[in-house]
Amino acid sequence: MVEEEQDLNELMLERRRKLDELAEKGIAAYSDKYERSHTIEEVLNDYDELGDEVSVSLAGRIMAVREHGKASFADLADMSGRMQLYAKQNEIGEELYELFISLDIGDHIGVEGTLFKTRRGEITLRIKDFRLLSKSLRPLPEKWHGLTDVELRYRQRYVDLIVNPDVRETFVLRSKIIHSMREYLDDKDFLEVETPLMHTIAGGASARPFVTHHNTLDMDLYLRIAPELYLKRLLVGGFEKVYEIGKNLRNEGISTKHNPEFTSMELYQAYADYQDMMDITEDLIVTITEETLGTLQVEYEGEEIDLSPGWTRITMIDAIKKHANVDFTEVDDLQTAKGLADEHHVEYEDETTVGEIINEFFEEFVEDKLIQPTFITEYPIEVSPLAKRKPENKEFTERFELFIAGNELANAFSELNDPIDQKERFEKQMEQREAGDDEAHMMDQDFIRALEYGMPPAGGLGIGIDRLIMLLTDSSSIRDVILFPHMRPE
RNA sequence: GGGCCAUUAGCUCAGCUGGCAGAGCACCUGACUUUUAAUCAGGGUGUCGGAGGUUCAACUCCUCCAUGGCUCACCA
Repeated sequence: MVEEEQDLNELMLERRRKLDELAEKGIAAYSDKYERSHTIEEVLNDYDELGDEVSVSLAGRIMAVREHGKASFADLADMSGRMQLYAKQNEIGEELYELFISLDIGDHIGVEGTLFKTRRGEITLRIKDFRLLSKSLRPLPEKWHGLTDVELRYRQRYVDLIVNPDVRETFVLRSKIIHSMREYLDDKDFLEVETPLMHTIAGGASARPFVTHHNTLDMDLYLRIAPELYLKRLLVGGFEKVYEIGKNLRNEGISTKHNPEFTSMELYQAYADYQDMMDITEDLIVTITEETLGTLQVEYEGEEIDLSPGWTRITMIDAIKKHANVDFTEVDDLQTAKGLADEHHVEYEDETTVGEIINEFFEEFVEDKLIQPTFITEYPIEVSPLAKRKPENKEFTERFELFIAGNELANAFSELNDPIDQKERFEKQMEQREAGDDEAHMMDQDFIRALEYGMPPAGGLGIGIDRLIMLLTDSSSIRDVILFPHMRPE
């Protein structure tokens, strides 16, 4: 308690003094619900119909006070907008006027009055009565520069949202994008499902999981790194089109493109393949972009990105040929691959494979050049343990990833439905695990059992929703599209 | 994890070669009945991120630590 008192700076002490004053006068600082007749946006839009006679009531937060003798102005903000209030002492009485003058920036009030236009033409509410709804005890950041300290913005997102309108816009848009995605998938008869967040085996991606503990069962559980294996079990179960939108958790590095928890959309469609997934991916992103932004020309970090349909589709091998001028078409032995890697200063592990070296070349020379939407297809089998092989070339898979602005936005493949092949792939992954790769896949016996019952051929797709939202909101960091990004404790 | 940078009032930021801690906004007092980044007059509110060290003297120089940013590595 004593420590708390010492934490209060003068501005906060002043507000607590006002709180005491209110208590003495018997005025509630935190009062009950307030029935408003309009939002600010409605009042501003409908001013011509409402005129100067109709009484309206609003609720919101005081964002500025301009004291002006016996008549004063204030700005009120609600979720829909911001407008000016006008209070005149001889109209509302000395007592209420005193209270109006003593309002602080950040206080919530409910206010009733009529409308008029000021000399400068600003639609303003002439107060007849108002009530304090919630007293603010902490000063808000400066009205002009706002809050720019990145750390404070993330730690105290509530303040960021109050004072930075474009931050609020970003998250409204985020909600619209996800809504639009659901609508698209529901329209196409995909069934939205929910699968477990706590797994006994962490599968469906190559990533280190978080571990937690169940007390009653006295066992460790992994937080899911991907919903993939559960969604495919549903294909076995007879659901032909399913999707899930939700969080994945990965115990890995944090960067402008990685947050430990992130949101993905995964969908699976029976009797389809990765070509169908490419069509869906393109159509889905085009549709929700048009619906939420009203255009397919998107600016991201100064680059003009054209999302008009007909996105480039190119194999990984061809992309490497094009951007690095290295041809892996005929390369099928490790020695030749290593030689090429050495020649081009591409690093690789001692225990590597041709496929992994090809993947390294892609990441090193191609990825960040893919500014316009590009599907990279035919991934090496070694980096695709859950994807179906290409019939004509067993070393590559029917898989693609979508890149826009150098960012990986989607990953999809024809799902491997051969239980024997899948088991062998898991065993390969297990070997890598034992060799020290703790991101290699774990063996999932139940998943193999499910495949043994028969999973229809299917296309599967995962879209990184945070990254998609980054693109559509021109955000350079994933933290700008996650309301409460992970931070170390203060 | 490595490299670079940052941390000064509630917020946004100055602070030189080591010599009394500064501005704007916010806040307080007063004036002002259509202002709007209101204006005018007065008031500086601080553990200079933390701990050591060098020095007559440290916001300033050195070391370590913390947090954050960028970047490389790792990672989809």
